[in-house]
Amino acid sequence: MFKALDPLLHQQLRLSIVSLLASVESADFNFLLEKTEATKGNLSVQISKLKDAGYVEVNKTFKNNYPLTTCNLTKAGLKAFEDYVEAIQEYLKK
Amino acid sequence: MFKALDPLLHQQLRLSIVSLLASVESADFNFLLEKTEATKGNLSVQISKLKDAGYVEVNKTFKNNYPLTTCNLTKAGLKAFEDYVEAIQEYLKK
DNA sequence: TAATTTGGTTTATATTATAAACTAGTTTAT
DNA sequence: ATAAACTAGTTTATAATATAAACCAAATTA
Repeated sequence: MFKALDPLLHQQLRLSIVSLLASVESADFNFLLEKTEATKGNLSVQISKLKDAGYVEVNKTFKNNYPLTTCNLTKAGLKAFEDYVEAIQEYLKK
Repeated sequence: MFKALDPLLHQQLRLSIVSLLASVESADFNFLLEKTEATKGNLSVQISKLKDAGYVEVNKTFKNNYPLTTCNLTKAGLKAFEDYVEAIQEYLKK
């Protein structure tokens, strides 16, 4: 009846992150922090989970002496997002 | 940026239940059980939560001597579902 | 009358989400 | 030069949630 929803994406903050990353080349930690209005701890944890799943790539560099974490969606992440979008549409029909 | 997703609806089984109830007058426990492929325990718990939230109405009767639990979406439940659908669309755009 | 089935509910456990506390370092003010 | 405040995160303790196994009451069947 209903297709299973990828539990990694079926969570508000992670879905926000992936949705944002789907529309940009890459985004840094603070960009995601502002857009999602999450706490830093929560954001950090969820980015890690997406990274562990191979959905996002995380790059740690320095900018103006400060650490800078940038993220981008992997091919697998984009595919997972697209699959999720297709799957959940079924649930949203009346 | 993103609207908050009603945590009660942002869960696969509960969303399935509400989605199913949105398209029928009412449905009994076994109908929901078959359509969702959930376990009885899980279905029971999630129906209770939707009931406690005022999203579904639960009616307990008897049919052929057996207990029969039928559910239907309340007005509030339908509204919540419609709001949820609208809210999550934003997340699904690339 | 004992076993099985129906139609569920309760509850123990596992998983997940979240924010508070922490780390490591930088900048600024004194 | 040093203390206070800030940047940019991570770790972790706690709370919340999801789930299936175990349970229950009654009906049916063998």
